[in-house]
Amino acid sequence: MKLVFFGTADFAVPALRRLAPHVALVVAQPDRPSGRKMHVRPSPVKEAAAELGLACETPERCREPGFIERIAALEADALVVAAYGQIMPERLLNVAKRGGINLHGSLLPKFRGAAPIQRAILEGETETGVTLMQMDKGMDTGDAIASVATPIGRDETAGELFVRLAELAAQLAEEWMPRIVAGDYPRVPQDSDRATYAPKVLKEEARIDVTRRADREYDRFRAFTPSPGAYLGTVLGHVKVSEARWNSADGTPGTLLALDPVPLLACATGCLELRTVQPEGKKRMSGRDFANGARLAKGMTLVPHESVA
RNA sequence: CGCGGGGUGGAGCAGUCUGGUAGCUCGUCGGGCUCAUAACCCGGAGGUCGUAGGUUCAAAUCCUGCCCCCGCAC
Repeated sequence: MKLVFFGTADFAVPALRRLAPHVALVVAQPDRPSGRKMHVRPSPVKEAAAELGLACETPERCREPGFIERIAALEADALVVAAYGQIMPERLLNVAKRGGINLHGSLLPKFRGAAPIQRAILEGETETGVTLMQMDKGMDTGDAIASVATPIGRDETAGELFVRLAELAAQLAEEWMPRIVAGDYPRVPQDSDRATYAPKVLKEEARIDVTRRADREYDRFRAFTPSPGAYLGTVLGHVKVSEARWNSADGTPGTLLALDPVPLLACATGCLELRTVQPEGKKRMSGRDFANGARLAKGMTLVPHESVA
């Protein structure tokens, strides 16, 4: 079995590790300057490839003919793709005997697109999963080969779910790739009528809206934790919420119902326990420390919602 | 040189502009009150104010270099 592995983000790493013995080449997105000093940091997949002693290419555009020719020359059995981040043209998929096999973080046809895991939590889903599929030219529209479902925990965050799904995806890939390469596998067309889309999340979506139900905003908190981080537009500037819980206590939206032992921020119905928080420019701290240092008072409006900036 | 905030007892902060007694909330230790408590009262311990120099009678505070942490943007 000879595979070419396309991936960039953390989600792909467990699968890469499991398939490593069969991987002839790893392809990842180019390292881009990022972070405070705009330093170049290797992507998780590139780093893992180095650790595993695998060759790694990082083409600026995977659709370039020269690159496609090089992949074709490898005469691979299949291209395994997970969280790669670039659209792969049919011409590229076709250079491997079994084409492109994608690991997607949802139960297709639901949540096609870039952010299936975050969207599933944001929508309040109680179950999701991973789908192994035959890639075609569409966006996550190819035939399903296998999938595995898993419940979403009531307090589970996207970060936690990411880790679990990445592991499930790795297991699925390890189990199925030999059969796929052998040509012995089912292909079930997706029911496009039931398809939903999970576009990349926008920063603004991570802002908690105290005028909505607390249970819905708790979903938002979970969907954007730890990355990019759900935040509150408070009277003291943006405050990222790192750890929270839903609580049934009611009050005027945006006000603090209590401070001890943990600040309770009222929403439209119910409230959020602000367990760990990170004000702009500060380190993460317990909600209690935040209350102490910022001199919060019970009953005050922490998150104004009429004149939000 | 992308923009910006910050390093002050164990934690989170104020004090810096307008140099001159180390402050607040919490924790901790001891004592008290209470059927009881994350409550309340009393008392105590604990700080080379990131670091190296400079200015000054005097520096957390003014000047200069360096180290470290963080938010935004990417």
